[in-house]
Amino acid sequence: MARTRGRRGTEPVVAGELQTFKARFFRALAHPTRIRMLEILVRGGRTVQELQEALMLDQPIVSQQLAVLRNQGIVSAQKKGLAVRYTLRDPLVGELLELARRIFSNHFDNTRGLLSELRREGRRG
Amino acid sequence: MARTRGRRGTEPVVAGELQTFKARFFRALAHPTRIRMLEILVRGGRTVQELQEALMLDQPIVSQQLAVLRNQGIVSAQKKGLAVRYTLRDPLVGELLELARRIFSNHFDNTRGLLSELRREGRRG
DNA sequence: TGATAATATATCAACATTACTATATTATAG
DNA sequence: CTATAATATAGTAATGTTGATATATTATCA
Repeated sequence: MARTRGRRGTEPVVAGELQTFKARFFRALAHPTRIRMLEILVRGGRTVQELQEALMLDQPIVSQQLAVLRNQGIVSAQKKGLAVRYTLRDPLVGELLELARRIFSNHFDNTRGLLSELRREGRRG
Repeated sequence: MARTRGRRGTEPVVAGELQTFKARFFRALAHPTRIRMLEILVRGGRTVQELQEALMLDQPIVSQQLAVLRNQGIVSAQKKGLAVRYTLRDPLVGELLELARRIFSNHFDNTRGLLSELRREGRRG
């Protein structure tokens, strides 16, 4: 028995604080919409409206997902009049996404049509 | 109204297949125990028992978390008699964790004692 | 001031994840 | 075969996440 009894739920008792932070960071990336957002923001800041149009999503959804990224310090928000412009806080996040892309590319290396889509993504910047 | 009505739940309707795969990958990393496992596996394959001892967790927990990583193709399992040895499928996952570490290092750059822990991690291999 | 535009947040139901326990599977040894 | 060891999985209750809707906040303009 290596852990406290009588517990339930989703977050471990032990497992260093640091890994918990890392896990929260990855969890913030763990959503298709947020990944799409980041892939756009890598190319430069965008207002909520611009993201909303690019993603074809309702406004509250966009704000909610941006809030997740904001709470993890992945993006930051600057008010510009009525609009709010979001930007990546660290360009390394872009590298992270690119590295993840390479991992998929390896993994799916001869699987389905997903490969061709990955390749296409790789060619454009 | 940019999306189908009458839906509920957790996965978006639109958002390309590819981003969904990427999200699943990140979700597999999004747990403190699994991160600790990967940080060990980066240094070489381990049996379930070895991981269990290193992490001080009950056996079913270890197997469950390994199953999550296995289902995403992040690790693979080889039977060796009674034991099962798990290994990283792609060394790039190690690079991904290291890149994530650098992002935290930037982010927490003058925050709490977490920073010193990150620095220490960075020094050893 | 009031009206409007852009964004944010609260609430809630559907669904997903998790730790725990008990049990199943698989392989080896006797 | 039976017993045992190592690992995997099923079931379940607690908790977390999400999309939709409604409403709140904030800034601009008339």
